[in-house]
Amino acid sequence: MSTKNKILDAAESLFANKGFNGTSLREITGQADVNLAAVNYHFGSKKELIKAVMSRYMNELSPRLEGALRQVCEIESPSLIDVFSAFIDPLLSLNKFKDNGTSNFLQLLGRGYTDSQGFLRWFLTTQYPGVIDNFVLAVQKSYPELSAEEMFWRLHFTMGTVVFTMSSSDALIAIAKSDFDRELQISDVIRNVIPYVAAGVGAPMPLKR
Amino acid sequence: MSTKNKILDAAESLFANKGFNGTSLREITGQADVNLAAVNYHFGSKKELIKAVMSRYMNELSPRLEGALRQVCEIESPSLIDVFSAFIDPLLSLNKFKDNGTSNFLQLLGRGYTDSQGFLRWFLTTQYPGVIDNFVLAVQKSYPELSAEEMFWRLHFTMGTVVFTMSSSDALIAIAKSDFDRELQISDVIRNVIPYVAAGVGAPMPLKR
DNA sequence: CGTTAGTTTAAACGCTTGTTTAAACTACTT
DNA sequence: AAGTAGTTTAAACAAGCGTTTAAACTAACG
Repeated sequence: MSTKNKILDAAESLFANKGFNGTSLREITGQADVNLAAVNYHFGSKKELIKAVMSRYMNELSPRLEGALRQVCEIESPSLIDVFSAFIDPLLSLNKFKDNGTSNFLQLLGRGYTDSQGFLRWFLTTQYPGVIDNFVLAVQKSYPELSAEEMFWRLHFTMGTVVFTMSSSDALIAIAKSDFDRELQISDVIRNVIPYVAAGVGAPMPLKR
Repeated sequence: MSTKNKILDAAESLFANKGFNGTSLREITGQADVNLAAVNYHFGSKKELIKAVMSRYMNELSPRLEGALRQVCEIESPSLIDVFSAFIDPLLSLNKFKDNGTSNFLQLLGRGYTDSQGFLRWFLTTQYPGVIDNFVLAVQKSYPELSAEEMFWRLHFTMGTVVFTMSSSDALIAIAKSDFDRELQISDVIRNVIPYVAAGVGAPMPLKR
């Protein structure tokens, strides 16, 4: 395994578990069994390393996700459950791509929205706009009465639900184990959240005041 | 204004905007116009300062919130909209208690769940269990078919929606202004999120697989 | 074999972090 | 007026941070 990949792997799991700010380059290179200076040699800086970790996943995920969402748009009259279920397979495919891939990626996404004052949010929305566009199209097709303004709000609420849930999914899984004696996986968390966000986005249009 | 309160005020706004890890004691004491050592003298450590910032809000909020939720339980058959609407007044009352209080508090709550590996979650759930208990009771009364396990998940999803939305409420309000020419307040955001979370929590129980 | 480009290494850099120290200052009591 | 408890202050502390340097190593090519 190349030094570059050893760094990426170690950085990924540490970033996911402790956040970007909370993880030092010395922890990363220590876990990767690699010299400290290797990060700056191969990636230039810590910030570029963060981007590289995210890009590795996004390049794998975004074509699959766009494809799945386009497929939903071809259904006669898709439900919102259909729309959100389109995320399942692409997300779970990250587990074949890498051990704990799905979980790590979703946690990283959550970190990216709260750590680092949103520079990662900017990076993702500008580098991978196709995902969002196809998602909006799919929601419009399954709930045409939803106004653009209401859509805007509900998609942000949904983003919040998913990102927040996934960034603390480890803790949630642990609680589910101790309180309900359930051995859950990240895939169970994904399946659990779908009815919730589908119902939220599908809520009736509120009456104008 | 006492040194202690100057520190609390500065820490609160910096923590809300940059996170706990992302804010140094020197930034705090600088903004508070107070000597660096004053933090350790008055609070003992940075960790204790974080707790103190949160406690100041929780002590103000939790009795009002518990009262409002208990009132909901006395309604004949409360809707989930009733339950979540019970949060509006207590949360907005934080704005009278302190400038930007509502917004700061909700952002801090979000930080507490992602920064610092969840020690703040532990702190809040153990120190202020009454809020959660009354909230669960109210939801149970308005949706008795919801199992305890499903309730656990949906309440966490709701927490995510609210916390994430509020922590980025400034950005959302700005976008609503530029895209839809709407002049919104934090109270409008709160009212906007209520139908979403009410529908999410009220989603039909999924079929067992 | 010698050269060269690419990579790894140990050490140090300058800077920031949270915390501690001991002296200075303040205000109230005896 | 002297003493004392509480508070504020400047300075230093040890530790950790991201980054840089220059020397050592590796492997392939002419």
